[in-house]
Amino acid sequence: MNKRQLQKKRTRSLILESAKQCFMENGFLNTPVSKISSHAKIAHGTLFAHFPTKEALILEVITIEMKKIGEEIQKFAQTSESIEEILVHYLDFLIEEEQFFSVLAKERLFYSNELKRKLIFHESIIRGYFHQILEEENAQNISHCEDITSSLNWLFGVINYYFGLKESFVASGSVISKFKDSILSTFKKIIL
Amino acid sequence: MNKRQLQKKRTRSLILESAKQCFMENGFLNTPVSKISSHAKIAHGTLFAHFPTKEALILEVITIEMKKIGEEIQKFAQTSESIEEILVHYLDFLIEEEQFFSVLAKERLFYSNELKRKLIFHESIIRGYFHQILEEENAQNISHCEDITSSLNWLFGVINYYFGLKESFVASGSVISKFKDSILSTFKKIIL
Amino acid sequence: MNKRQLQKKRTRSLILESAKQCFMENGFLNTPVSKISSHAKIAHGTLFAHFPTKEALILEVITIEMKKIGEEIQKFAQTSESIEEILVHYLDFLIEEEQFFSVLAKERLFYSNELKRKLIFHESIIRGYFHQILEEENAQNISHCEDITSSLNWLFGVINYYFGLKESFVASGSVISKFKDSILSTFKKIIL
Amino acid sequence: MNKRQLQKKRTRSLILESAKQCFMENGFLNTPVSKISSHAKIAHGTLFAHFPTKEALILEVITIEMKKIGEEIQKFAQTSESIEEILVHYLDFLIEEEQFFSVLAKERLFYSNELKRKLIFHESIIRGYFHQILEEENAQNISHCEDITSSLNWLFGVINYYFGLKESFVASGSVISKFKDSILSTFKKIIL
DNA sequence: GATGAATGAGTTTTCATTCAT
DNA sequence: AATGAATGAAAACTCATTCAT
Repeated sequence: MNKRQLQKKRTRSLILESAKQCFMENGFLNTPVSKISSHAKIAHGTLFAHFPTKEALILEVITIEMKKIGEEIQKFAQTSESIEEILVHYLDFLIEEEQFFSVLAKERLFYSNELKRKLIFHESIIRGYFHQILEEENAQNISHCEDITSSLNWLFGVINYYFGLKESFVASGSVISKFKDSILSTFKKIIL
Repeated sequence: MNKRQLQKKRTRSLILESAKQCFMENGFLNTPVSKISSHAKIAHGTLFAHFPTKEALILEVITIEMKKIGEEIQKFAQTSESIEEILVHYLDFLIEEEQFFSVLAKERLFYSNELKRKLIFHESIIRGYFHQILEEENAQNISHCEDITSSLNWLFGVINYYFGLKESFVASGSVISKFKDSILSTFKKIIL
Repeated sequence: MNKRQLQKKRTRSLILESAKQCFMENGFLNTPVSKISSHAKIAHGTLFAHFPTKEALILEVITIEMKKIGEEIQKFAQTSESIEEILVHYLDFLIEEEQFFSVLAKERLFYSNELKRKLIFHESIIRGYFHQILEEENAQNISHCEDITSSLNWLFGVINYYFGLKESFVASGSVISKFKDSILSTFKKIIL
Repeated sequence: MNKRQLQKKRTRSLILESAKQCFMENGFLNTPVSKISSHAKIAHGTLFAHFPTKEALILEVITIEMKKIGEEIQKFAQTSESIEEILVHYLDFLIEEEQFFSVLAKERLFYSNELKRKLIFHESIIRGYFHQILEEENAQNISHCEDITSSLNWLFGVINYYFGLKESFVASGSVISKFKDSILSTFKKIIL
């Protein structure tokens, strides 16, 4: 990669980082692109040279995060851990990136259908791993979850609920961390 | 109440009804106040004579709906019904007003902290009824729910989840209706 | 009409006048709406309260001018004047408003189809008067114009040509004035 | 010419061809230079290495076309044909390149004075040929055109008029083709 | 109390041009 | 000579809120 391509990549990364920062602080909708460009110390137009629309930028930021979490889960899923262990890892990852996912939970439902669809696609990959493991555990009689899809709706439902109302549940720090044990034990009740 | 006060009250009601209609169609954020006032066939400024800000109007619309549902629940709670029966009633009410609550679920988390806080306050009243009944059933050994608050988070979590992704779950008609049985049976697992 | 309606009408007129001024100076496309509003000493948004889009404003400005000229022609057409006299009046009117029609001739073809269509509609009214008189003169054997439509295309063609290249033909003053006699005599050749 | 100069010339031609293509499709103003460069498969900046501004490029594209038509006319003019024959050739040439000239007619008047002036210069060469032949025919008593310049204004006027309103006159195909006979016969009336 | 005209800050996107590589 | 990333001014339109009537 020559100097130029390198520089371009660096600018792109810079934009993505700045965008993530700004989004976490003010949300997707309340962040004007001008704030992102000034935060990244680049020209306004430069941002649009890298991302055709604001929505494309948002999508990319989200995609990166979702991919990261997807890979994380996959890694653990391959080492044939139990559903509980996987869930622990998943929650730990969310705790690390809680600021981001909390914003995402708050605004995801509000955006364009295009974005919502892609978001659901990324989520479905993660759900897939849980689904698969749950099926296996069912087969091995470790769990007895009749309606896996429905059970996962409950799981993602609470997580979103906690994220969305984060500020009501904790003054500072992580909500997921606070309710981690509760989430684990209740989910066990559901799937057993 | 004199004629003037009566007129004022009537206008206020008119605004609130129109607002609810418009919000259900286009969401809170995507409804300009001008649309509400034209729908109510009143002057633009009149709306601000009744509600200082758009947010105040939103809050009032939501409050009314929450109160209605609160009263509904209270009525059933007083007739000493079981938690399951109460939940059935609650879900039935939501099904009736699903359009509204679905919009609310999508956008509630996006608004100002002020609004969010008041929203939570109203929700907590409803939660209160569930909490109380659950405590009683615990006392009577009907249920064995160790962490009631947490359990209710799961319940409200899924409901919000279904509302928020309504369009992904059903092409038309009610999501809650579709998942009612599943919600009931899973909630039983959680509280037993 | 009460004070308010009067004020509104005044503002509207103010915008239309300012717009015409600005358009004449810089053309339709090169005039930002912000320039019009500042020229009219009103807020930017006020303009959009009166005209939903810039194009609607342009259309209105043009419509007014076309109507004026249409009425002018009609007035003379009704007094059963000859085609030559009517044409003289038409050209005189154009001379008076030459700055405006010169800009119009330059940019009319460039705009949206919507606008172009409406422009053609207005023009067709004016053409209609000429057409009618020419038919009558044909009937009376005063003129012998076989293809009236085509002849009018030539007439409007030169006029547009002179307007469009105004600056090339005259350093200052009116082009139409300069070529008036020539236009009249050549048109006679065409229709006889 | 060394290799480098040759390459440069080739790139220049490539740009000019691409530009003409793009301009014909979308007009001068609505064609971003980026579209031209991507169409020519060269870098954005390369274009500016050949033409200092977009306007310079436009001018060059137009100049080439005007020269072509100028040479065409000259060729016929030299074989001492009649004005009618020359005009037929001219119209035939326009029919061939109607797409281009139609765009030109629509937008030429809109551009900078600089461009307009140069355009007029090129046009005047073409006019020159017509002028000359008309003078000769006058001398030979074949035509009796008192004001040649003015007559040519009418001629170029209608042609521009037809080009500009092409879409109003024909659904598809050539306008000039449609009105060719009418143009010829009327022009004869003017010059006789 | 009701009206509705006026406000103006705020937002996304485009694109000709520059210049370091 | 060619490249293409970066620039930033410009432009149309929205809408919650105000205030004179």
